[in-house]
Order: sequence, then C-alpha cells, then structure tokens
Amino acid sequence: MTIVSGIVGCVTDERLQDDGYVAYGVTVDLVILTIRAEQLCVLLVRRGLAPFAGALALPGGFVRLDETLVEAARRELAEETGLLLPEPPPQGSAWPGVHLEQLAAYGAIDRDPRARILTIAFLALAPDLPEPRSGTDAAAAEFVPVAALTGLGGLGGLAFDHAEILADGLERARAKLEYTALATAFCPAEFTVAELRRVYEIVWGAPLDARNFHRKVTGTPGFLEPVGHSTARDGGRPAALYRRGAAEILHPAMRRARAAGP
Amino acid sequence: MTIVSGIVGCVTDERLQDDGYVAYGVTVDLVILTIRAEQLCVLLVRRGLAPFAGALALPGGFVRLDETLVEAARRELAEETGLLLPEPPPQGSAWPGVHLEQLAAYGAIDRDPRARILTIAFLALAPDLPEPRSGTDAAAAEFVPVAALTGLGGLGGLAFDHAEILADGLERARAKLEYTALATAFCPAEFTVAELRRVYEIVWGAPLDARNFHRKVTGTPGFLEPVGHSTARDGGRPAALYRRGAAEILHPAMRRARAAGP
DNA sequence: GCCCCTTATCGTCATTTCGACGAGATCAAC
DNA sequence: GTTGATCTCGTCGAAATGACGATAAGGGGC
Repeated sequence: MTIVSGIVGCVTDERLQDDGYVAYGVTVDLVILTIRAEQLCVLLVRRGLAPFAGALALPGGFVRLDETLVEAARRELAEETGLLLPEPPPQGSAWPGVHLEQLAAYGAIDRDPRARILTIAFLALAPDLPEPRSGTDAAAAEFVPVAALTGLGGLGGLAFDHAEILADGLERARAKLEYTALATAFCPAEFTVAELRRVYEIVWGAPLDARNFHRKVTGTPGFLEPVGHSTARDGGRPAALYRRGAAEILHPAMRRARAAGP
Repeated sequence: MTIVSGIVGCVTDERLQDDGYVAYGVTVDLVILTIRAEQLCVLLVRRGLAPFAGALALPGGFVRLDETLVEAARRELAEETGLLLPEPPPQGSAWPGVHLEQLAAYGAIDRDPRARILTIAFLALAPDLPEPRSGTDAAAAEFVPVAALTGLGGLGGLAFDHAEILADGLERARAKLEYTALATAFCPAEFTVAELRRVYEIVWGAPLDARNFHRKVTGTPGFLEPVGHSTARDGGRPAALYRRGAAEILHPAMRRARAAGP
C-alpha cells in the first residue's frame, strides 16, 4: 500500500482521521450526444494509455482541486469538442444550444483496475458539431453512431463501466424528450417542425405521425417561437422556421410508443 | 499542504500521476423521508463534531474502500434507522417497503471547510419507522417535519450544502410520485386507497379528489393488488386493502395541480 | 406552362383521460 | 334508527390523443 508521490490532495484537518477518511480519485466522464447524418451519435475516444489501451471510451478526466464538477465537465467538453461554452448560468443546465446536466455517480469497487476511482457522469446534448479535435489524453475522438454499438448486443467493448454509463445516458435522454423541451438542444438555433420531429424519431427509434406532432408542438405554449420562412431544405413545401421557446417542461408530456399497448 | 497520516487510500499505479490524479474524500449523505403524524419528515442528525457542531445535518459518512456507493448508503441507513435491509436486488432500487436510489453528486469546492470532499446523495423513502437510534458520529437523530424547516425561508440552518441536497431530494420525491408507483414506499405492506391518497396529499401539499384518485389508482393495471378487507381505521365505511403491484411506472402520469392553469 | 412528386399545414372524428361532482353503500357512535 | 363519517361507483363536459383525409406550396422534368 503506497501513496503516489505526485499526489496533490490537501488534507490539513486531523479530525478527518477519526471519521474514516480515505482518498479517492475523482473523474468526470461525458456522454456527448449529437445527431449526424440521421443517426444518434456519441463522442468516443480511443484510449492511448493503459488500462484499456486501444479500447473505445467516453471522454473524461480527473477533476482538479480548483474546479467544481460542472466546471470539470465543461472543461472536458471544450477540450474534446472545441466547444467553448459561455459562463455557466445560475442553474448550470441551460447554455444556448448545448445542454449539460449531471447524470449519476459510479463507484463500483473495481471499475478502474489502477485504484479506487469514482466518476461523475455528465450528459451533454448538442447540435451537429464540427469534427472533434484530438484531446490531450485521447489518441482520437470521433462521433460513433449508437446503433453501431448496440448492434453488438449491449454496448460491448467500451472501457471501464462506460457501457453502463452510456446506457444510462441514452435512457435519460430518451426519457427527457418526453416531458421536457430538450429536443431543441439537438437542433441549430433556427429549425423547422420536421427537423424537430426527426430528432424525436432518431432518438426514440420510432416514427411519429407528422400531423399530430405538428399539432402538439405548435399547440404547446412556450415550446416554439416562430421566426420567418425557410427554403425547402427537403424539396417540398417550405416550412416555417422556429426558435426554441421559454418553456422547459412539457404539459402534458409527449408520448413514445408503448411496448405492448392495451 | 500535508497529507493526513491516517490515510488509507491505495494507489499503486504510477501512471495515475500523469493524468492529474488528486485525492478526494468521498461521503454519502442520505435524504430519508417518511410520513409521521400526517407530516412529511426527514431524518436529521445534530452534529457533535466540528465543523458545524450543533447544527442539523443529513445523516451520512465516509465511503469505505471495500464497499460501493449503494452499499455505503445502505450501511448508513441501517446505522441511523436500525433498518436492516436484505441483500440488494440486481437493480438496487426495490427493497420491499424501502426505496433507495441515488440522487446526485455534490462537489462544490468549499462545501466542506476541512478538505475537498465530495458527497453522493441518496434518497430513501420509507413507511413510518421506529424511533431512530443514535448513530456513531451523530449525537442524536430525529425525524423533523419538512414544513418546520421550509417555514424559515429556504431550509436555512442545515450544515454544509445539505439544504440544497434536501431541496433536490424533496423535488425528486415529488416528481417521482407523478410518474412512478413510488408512493407505496411510504405505506406499510397493506394499505387502503385513502392512505395512499394521503401520501400524495402530504408530499405534494395539495388536496386531491378522492373519487378521481380512486378511479385512477384502481384503474391502472399493475399498480395495486387487492387483498381482503380492513377495519374502518378512520371511522367510516371499511376500505379494501391493497398491496403494491408489479407496475413501476404509471401511464399516463398522475398530475399535481399546476401553478397557473390556462 | 403543366403535370407530378414531395413536404407542410390544417381539419375531422372516434376514443381515451381528466376534473368536477352526484349518489348510493357500509361501517361506528349515539 | 338516526347521524355522521368514509368508501365506492357513475355521470357529464372539456381536453388530449391517435388515425387519417384534404389542401397548400414549393421544385423538377417536359
């Protein structure tokens, strides 16, 4: 049992000893979702260092002593995607265009073979981003279609417990589309109703009726704000452009298709 | 900058130095809610040690190296309430009668004046429990009506950032009553529809129509399973007894009164 | 210009759910 | 038996949903 010499932890209060204080490493890991080429994609890095060298993993890194968890997540997001987010708003979850929220903490004993390391996972939703630039500790970062991972029967092949984290992040995103206006985080500043509907269809993996969807989103006050007009991006009749409204939650909720309907 | 001598952390991999590894203290804190005497109550301890000696705080403690986060939360729950929970089921969130789930991680830099300490908060919902026994590090533990705390304008007076954690836990509990069958966690094994309705009314702080509530819960398949009959616990016509059903989520959701309805 | 194809938007209609409430059922207490 | 409480079943209109028809408004080929 040795303490690594480069440790930076600062513990000056001897009373901590009495409480059973032990030291942990703490990281943040990010589930960064976006939609590219009609597919839900997650940003993954190929690890250059052991453990799991060569395997795909969620981007992340250690939390510094002078930053909070959200700040660490924001820094990692910037490092991996080049996205420079403005100062965090009071509630820490509503940047224009990009959504960032805490997902959960993961603390299985052997989740990292090196030491007892805890990770706080964050979920980020973003519109189509420029090609990610290689981060410092990541050999390469790329957006991978989620379908290409789940096809192998349960997200196998990811480093650490990142398969579980990714599964939780996907479920959180899918669930939140139901009762929040979060789907707009996948869209650019101005978008059409059809583009928003494609977001739902891609994330949920099920088709939605265009007429009922249009009625729902335009009929919910505060969800969408009309702007001007759009060129026919898809060849048909031009569609009205909207900007995301002030509403954060949807009442009543949008409903995805039930598994076994009565 | 000194390292506390009693540290137990085990870090043997020198590669960690290159990644910016720093050591944190990690605790779990519990928001344990129950209903006593028609009031929503939270278990609080009065701290005997500095910092915040004498102040009220959520029960919690450091996570040991040989236990996961959920196990630490389960141990603290047992220490503070005397509740001995059976082995955790696969999903870790459905003990008979008691509900335990992770709430969030809190990592503000100065949340603990002694050192950089991270806490993972858990939310526990339980039926009326026996008087809590004094834990090891807690001078005294007692159930405090939530209304008595919020009356002072925002949960003031709790140690650390426990006011924020408690507020998040309350909001989580209130929200989850809407779309899950979680309210039964506040009830004993067998209960009447009216007792379940009282749970909703107490947690949400608003009255519900008894007829519509009855139609809703008995009409949702899998929510309740009938048993036999009950004595009139409340003086009126005897009510049928139910046991919690297999359904975990409610579709459509129960709805609490909106703030400003259209 | 004109037909055809594509997509957007509006409307219709039966079904389900919700909120508000009436009314009978069944106990204890007096 | 009457009163008073609570449980439980029903009714009715408003709102939301799901399925789908119908029209509006562009582009492309000829």
